[in-house]
Amino acid sequence: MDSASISSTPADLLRAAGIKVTPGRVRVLQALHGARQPLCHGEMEAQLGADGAAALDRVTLYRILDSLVACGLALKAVDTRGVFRFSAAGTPRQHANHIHFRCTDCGGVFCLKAEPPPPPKLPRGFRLGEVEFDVRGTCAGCSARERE
Amino acid sequence: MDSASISSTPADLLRAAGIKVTPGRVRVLQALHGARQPLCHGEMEAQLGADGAAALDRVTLYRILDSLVACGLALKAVDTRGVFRFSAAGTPRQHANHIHFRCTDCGGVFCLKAEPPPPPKLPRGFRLGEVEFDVRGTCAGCSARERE
DNA sequence: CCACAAATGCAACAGTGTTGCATTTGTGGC
DNA sequence: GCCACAAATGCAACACTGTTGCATTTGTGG
Ligand SMILES: [Mn+2]
Ligand SMILES: [Mn+2]
Ligand SMILES: [Zn+2]
Ligand SMILES: [Zn+2]
Repeated sequence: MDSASISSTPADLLRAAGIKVTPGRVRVLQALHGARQPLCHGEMEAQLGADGAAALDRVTLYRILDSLVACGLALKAVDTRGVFRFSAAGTPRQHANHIHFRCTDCGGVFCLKAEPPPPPKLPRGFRLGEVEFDVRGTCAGCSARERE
Repeated sequence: MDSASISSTPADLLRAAGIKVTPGRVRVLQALHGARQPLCHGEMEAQLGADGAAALDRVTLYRILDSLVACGLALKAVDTRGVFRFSAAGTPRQHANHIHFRCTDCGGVFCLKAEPPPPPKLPRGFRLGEVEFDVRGTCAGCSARERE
């Protein structure tokens, strides 16, 4: 059986990748696998702070993320605001086939029952990376509260 | 004849866009039109510093770039390092009804011959704000350079 | 030429990411 | 289990990119 199959624990993945298994790395990798969208450093810090365990140093978190990228367990990309976002590598994207609505009030992300629009035809020589259909507005809850 | 034709001077473009014609804006717009690639703030500062005229304040440059983007005379995108890069746009409004491709290598923005997809249907109570269709990848030039 | 909104310059600040270095910890070999 | 040592961590300081507040200057319509 593949040493990095879908049933591997974070610790297994780290061992298979040849880097030390530390509590911080395990927590970060868990968070990445549980995330439904790529997370930036700040979001990850908040999420790790909320899980009860001791907080991770800011710099250590940066270094952990870099180490995960270096060994291929995570992917790093820049968002439209210029902030780096990280996602677990090798995970099937369960949110790949529908689009999302982001509430600009509460920050919530909602899955919509609509497929992403097909990528457009590109000029010769261009290579397609990601296509992102970003729908923003206010969710039902926040809209209701606003009307009060 | 269109008031913002290809032979318009930077000053003409600024006037047509409805914002004040200032020496700084003229210089920045000239630099953008003369550039062969999208420029970041730092590169633009260096270039403006080298042209003999008085240096432009750092913050003023940021504000000039933002004002050019706001009135449609420039386009803004993020490069792979998370830095904003600016390029000259054609005439204002010209970019409303087609979508854009952003090169994640050089930060270039390219117009595609495709309409933006329609906004999706939202669940009850949700209110639509903006919809953004973001197509990213590597442009022909950067793809070619990468293969070397 | 004037009035006034808009733009500028400067100082201080904020967000995001990095570097240096002393200390702690995970791991392979015994 | 224990040790040695490289790797990882925590902390302070720093760097880069971009923003905000506010007093002063300037472009523009009348
Ligand atoms: Mn989803
Ligand atoms: Mn366009
Ligand atoms: Zn909401
Ligand atoms: Zn490119």
